[in-house]
Amino acid sequence: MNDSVRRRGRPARLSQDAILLVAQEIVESGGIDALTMRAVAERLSSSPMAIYRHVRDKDELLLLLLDRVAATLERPELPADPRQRLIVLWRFLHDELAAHPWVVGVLAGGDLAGRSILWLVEEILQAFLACGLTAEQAGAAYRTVWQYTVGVLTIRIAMARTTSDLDRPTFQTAMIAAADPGQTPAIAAFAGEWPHAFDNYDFGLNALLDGLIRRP
Amino acid sequence: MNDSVRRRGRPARLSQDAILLVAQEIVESGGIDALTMRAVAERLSSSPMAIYRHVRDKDELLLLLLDRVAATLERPELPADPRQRLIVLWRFLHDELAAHPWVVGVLAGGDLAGRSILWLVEEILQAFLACGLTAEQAGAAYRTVWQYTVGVLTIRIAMARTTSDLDRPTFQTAMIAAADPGQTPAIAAFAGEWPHAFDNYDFGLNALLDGLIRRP
DNA sequence: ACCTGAACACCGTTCAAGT
DNA sequence: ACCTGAACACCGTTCAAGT
Repeated sequence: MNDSVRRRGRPARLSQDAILLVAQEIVESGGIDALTMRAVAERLSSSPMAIYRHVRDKDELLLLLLDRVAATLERPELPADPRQRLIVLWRFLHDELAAHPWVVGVLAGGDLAGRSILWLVEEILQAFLACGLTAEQAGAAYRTVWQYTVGVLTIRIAMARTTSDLDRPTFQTAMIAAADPGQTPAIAAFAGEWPHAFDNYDFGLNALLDGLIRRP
Repeated sequence: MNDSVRRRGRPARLSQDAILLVAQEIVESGGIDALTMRAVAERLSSSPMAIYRHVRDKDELLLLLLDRVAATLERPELPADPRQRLIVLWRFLHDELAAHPWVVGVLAGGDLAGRSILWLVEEILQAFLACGLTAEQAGAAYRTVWQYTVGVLTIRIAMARTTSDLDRPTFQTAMIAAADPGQTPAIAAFAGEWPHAFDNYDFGLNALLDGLIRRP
């Protein structure tokens, strides 16, 4: 603001904010593989090493990026019924992660956290409590649905990658389609519908909630 | 066996089998990151490019490796009760994958497949059918538990990686420990026991089965 | 204080040449 | 037919030097 606090030395041309901005652009348009330190530097017309003055390493860049995305999330409208609230909250989380697939890999390394997302965790725990679970049960329930959610997204993302990269007909799908009805009748039975109906987050979510919240 | 079928040209010094053998050694001892084409070549005292005569690319090497592990699995003893059978089967799959963490990443790209593991899929589907599900329901149930299993393992593997690499106290765990009881009381409530009780495959598995198999 | 240039120690993979 | 050597097009990151 005023130049009494101006620092000594060469003035900064780059800033952490500018770095994160282009990093986000790169990752949203080109995916996580496109995000390299060199690519970030190039978009800023600087040398790769200039980045390291503003960010410790690539891992830190990813965590900062994560919090940036989390901060832009608008909180969804929540219904009064706690079971319905859980559906809305988890579906919200699922959809946001599906929209930013690169986040999943970064996030898997720890539990869902970052201070700009704690409200979501709190809401989920509160909803579980409102369903009649104890604090301990609510924690276990949260972790379980989180694990399921990561699984759904990890598989979907990995499949999108392998099927788009090359055009092999998924190899696995082909194998199941060729299943021998004599050896593996149950597999052969629905080999036809196997490839479809993969986007079934709701199905598993409901089953999981049924099991976690033992309704009377 | 006899030299009437001997081929023309320079005799092969390498073989796909030898390549897969050292590749497996490398991956089991050093993890998936240690498995590079160059490392395989070095152990065989050959040039990196010699590998490509026996394997199309690294992806194919991984898939071949996968089938090799699958082929060595011994089938577990199965109880008569279908619900118990499901527990044993999924626990078996979970434990085998946990013992070979590198497999999880390769496997996430498609559904569980590879002809040497189809028996497991078949057994699981049969057990779901024996629990009273329709063929369609059994397929959906299989996918759901598979997604959950991938999630559990993905998170555990990623956490093991980040916590061993550096020694940051998980960053996320630290944040949860510092949760403000005023803002996020539910989180603060069990912040203490958060780090423990993470190896809870059975808990989620049972909840999921409860939800999937609507018992009378 | 901030940025650059050259370099290190890696990758997977292609291509032309040797045996 | 099989293998080698050199090279290409990449990575993240360190280190010493410039402004």
